[in-house]
Amino acid sequence: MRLKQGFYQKDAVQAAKDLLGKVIVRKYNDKTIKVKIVETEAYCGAEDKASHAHNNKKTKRTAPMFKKGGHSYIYLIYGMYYCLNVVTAAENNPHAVLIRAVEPLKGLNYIKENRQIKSSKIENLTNGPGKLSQALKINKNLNGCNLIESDFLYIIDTETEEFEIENSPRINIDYAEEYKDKKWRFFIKNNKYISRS
DNA sequence: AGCGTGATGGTCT
DNA sequence: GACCATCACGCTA
Repeated sequence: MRLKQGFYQKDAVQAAKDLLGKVIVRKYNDKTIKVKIVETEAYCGAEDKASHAHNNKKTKRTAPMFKKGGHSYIYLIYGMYYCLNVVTAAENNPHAVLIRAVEPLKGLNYIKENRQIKSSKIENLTNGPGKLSQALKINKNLNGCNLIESDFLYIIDTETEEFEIENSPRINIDYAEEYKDKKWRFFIKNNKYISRS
């Protein structure tokens, strides 16, 4: 079942927890890749100093964060890598969940094709935000797309095993002052595809 | 396992 | 011109 509009109409912290275990579906050129979300981070509205949309800063870049929950927000980082975020909450309330790591479920051959690395460890294919975007062929073309309607990128709910959720401070946001200690990173306990322990 | 380094570009001041 | 929600590799051990 594809997640519906209602699923995304909540604050990013709640959505970050709820998205764990859900499955991202990516289709291109008649190829289908499915991956399970195992690690997320919440970026939480205008007051969050770690967020690109802090103080409601709306620019060409951050505009998708102000859309209604259920859209994508994709940006370039360090000149080389894309990061995939899921926009949540209401229109003009800039909440988003960064997808930090996923576990391959289907289309592993395509994932390997998209990621040319020497390491033969499967974990290294998708255990980081830049890595998983490369693995799923995610780029600026998919920025701002509607996850409820798109045929190329969306999220589904499936039967999953029980899991425990662990949390920690978010990664690489030293600039965020008192917000850098907020434990808004969530991941599935003992999952080997998380980006770091 | 840990450190150092280089690759690379859009965005905002 | 500084900053980045990163990664891979090669070097030490």
